[in-house]
Amino acid sequence: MTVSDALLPAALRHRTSFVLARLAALSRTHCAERLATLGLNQHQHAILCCLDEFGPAIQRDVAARLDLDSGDLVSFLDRLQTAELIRRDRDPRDRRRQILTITQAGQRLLRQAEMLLDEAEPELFAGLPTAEVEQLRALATGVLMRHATQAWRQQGAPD
Amino acid sequence: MTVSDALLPAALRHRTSFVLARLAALSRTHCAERLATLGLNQHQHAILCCLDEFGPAIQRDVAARLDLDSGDLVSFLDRLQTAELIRRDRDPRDRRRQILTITQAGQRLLRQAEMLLDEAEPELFAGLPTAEVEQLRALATGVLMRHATQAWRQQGAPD
DNA sequence: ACCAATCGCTGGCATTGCCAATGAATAGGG
DNA sequence: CCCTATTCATTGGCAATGCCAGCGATTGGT
Repeated sequence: MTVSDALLPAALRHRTSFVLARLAALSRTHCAERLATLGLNQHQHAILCCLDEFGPAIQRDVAARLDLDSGDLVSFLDRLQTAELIRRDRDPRDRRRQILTITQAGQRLLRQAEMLLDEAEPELFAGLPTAEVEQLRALATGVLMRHATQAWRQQGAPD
Repeated sequence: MTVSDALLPAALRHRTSFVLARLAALSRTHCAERLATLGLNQHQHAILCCLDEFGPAIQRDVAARLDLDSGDLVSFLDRLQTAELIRRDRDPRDRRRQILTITQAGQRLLRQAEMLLDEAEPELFAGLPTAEVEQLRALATGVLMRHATQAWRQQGAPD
């Protein structure tokens, strides 16, 4: 029986949902404050990742990919655009749509962000063997996948 | 390359902090809505767990255990007290302190909550083998432990 | 008796997630 | 071609959450 065992009730320590919530909160604040030094929040980082990896896309698709509320997306994009990290161009073939493109400045900042996170995660999981961190990630990803495919079947692919 | 692989950028799929945040959000909403049917939020559930497992305690200690803001704790307790799930009695030996005690109604509701969560988690991790869920929990708990002991060394044990 | 610290409590602020409504633009049916 | 329905981006509001500053009552130390 260690010190930490005594801190949390066993009823909570043995509840996966609770433990995950706690860990995520820890991870969230830890990583969010790093990104904040670049003027980004987690969603903005994710948005930049999307545009960098998949190329230009319209807001609807980015929102679908990241499971973001389309309204919230707008305000995130506003800040990204003001900082000239992305461009927003109307699609000439469908003038309702805004085509999002990451700028070179955006790509540079994204690389900085990735470096920051690459440093932050080892701190977060300090002491835990790399193999176990990877295992944790793999298991979590597995659960996410199932839900993602479920949602995908229900409302069709965004692309 | 599965369908889900294509959804999220690899840069995010391979970032443990991101995956954990997504999974926790999923878990959060899933479990929170179950608890809501009993009029509880996650913190109130955790509070009841504490009082049930460790017996009566003062607010300071519950807040320390669950890492809750003492101000937020007050409002959670207010609702628990109104619902007569807990009692708040002034400590006669230190009249600043409020001694929290779970009532029998509180214990009954807690048991209901535990049953709801016992049902909810398998749905959340549907398809993932029990052993892997347990592994996920164990790994997450491990990370939490390290941080808990760190915090514990920094500011002393709450008890 | 005085000063500092503790405890619970109140209120405020920023962030976040979620939902409803709107205007511009397009697509589809007759 | 016109009318209607739908799509897309945008705005605004609401509730929950986390976090922090300050305050009154009470206690402990000197």
